[in-house]
Amino acid sequence: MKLITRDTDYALRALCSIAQSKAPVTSVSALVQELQIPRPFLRKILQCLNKEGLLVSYKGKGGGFSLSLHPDKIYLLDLISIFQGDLKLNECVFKKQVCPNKARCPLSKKLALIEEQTVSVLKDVTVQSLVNENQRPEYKV
Amino acid sequence: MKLITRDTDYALRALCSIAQSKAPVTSVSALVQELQIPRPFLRKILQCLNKEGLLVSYKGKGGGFSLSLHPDKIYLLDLISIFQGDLKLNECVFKKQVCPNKARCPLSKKLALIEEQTVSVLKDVTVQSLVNENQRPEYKV
DNA sequence: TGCATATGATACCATTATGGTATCATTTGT
DNA sequence: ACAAATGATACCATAATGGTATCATATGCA
Repeated sequence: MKLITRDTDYALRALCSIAQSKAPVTSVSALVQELQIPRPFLRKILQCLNKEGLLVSYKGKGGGFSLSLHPDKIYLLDLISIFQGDLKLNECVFKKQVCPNKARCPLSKKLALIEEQTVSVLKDVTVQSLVNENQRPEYKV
Repeated sequence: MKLITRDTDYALRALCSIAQSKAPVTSVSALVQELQIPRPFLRKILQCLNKEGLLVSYKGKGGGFSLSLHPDKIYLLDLISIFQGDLKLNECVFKKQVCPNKARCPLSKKLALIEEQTVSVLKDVTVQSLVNENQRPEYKV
């Protein structure tokens, strides 16, 4: 049961790497070298982040990507939402139909609680918060 | 992202149904009727629960299943463990290898916390606790 | 101008997990 | 003996995951 899938994780790593880079743009090649992620897969992920407005891309020689938001504003929960869809733990297996087993329903309350707690723990995980651990000065406000 | 998959859910429903039944044994047919679960799939699930020691089975005419534990001792977490494997939310995508990105690791602490909270919420969900909602007297101690 | 170097778009693909089916063997009550 | 039940096991369809491959397009620079 994965809370965070591989593409979300790769996206997060890439964003952190770009955030930490001194260069104005970071190429896929640089990221592949640093993160050891399969190149075409990473490209797909970055293109997606670009479409979603988290990255700005520069084509052509010397091109690459840069963050379009401050790392403080790039939330893991948004990445999860982009790559995995909304975090929903409490969907009954009888979606459209009426659930035939009322006895089970108290479970949905528990699941809602778990979902709530999970979001609450994840909500302040940002690129910034992960990059901070390495004490890089660039983004100190 | 499903915390509880269909087989776990079906198993739980079936166990609750058996727990609530007045008869000494409950047949697959009876369960199928009540729960509207595809018969062969339910059979597979029940056979599994039998192997795992949660159900006792009786072959032949008039046969079926009965609980081998008090509903108080049948935990949802055990069902999850049986059908979905151990609840593990915090596995790094770089399993065998050394994780190349130390910056991400603070995440694993958060995931561990989420896992802990999740287990803590689920740990007292038993068949009994779900059946209780219907105020059936059979299992009042 | 032309070419190498970058991303954009898109289609395809392999593996695994999920959610089942199908079939035959075995046991047991009548 | 036979019907009614489970046991065991193999198979299968669909979707999600984790990618590849390819061609189009933009751009810096000699």
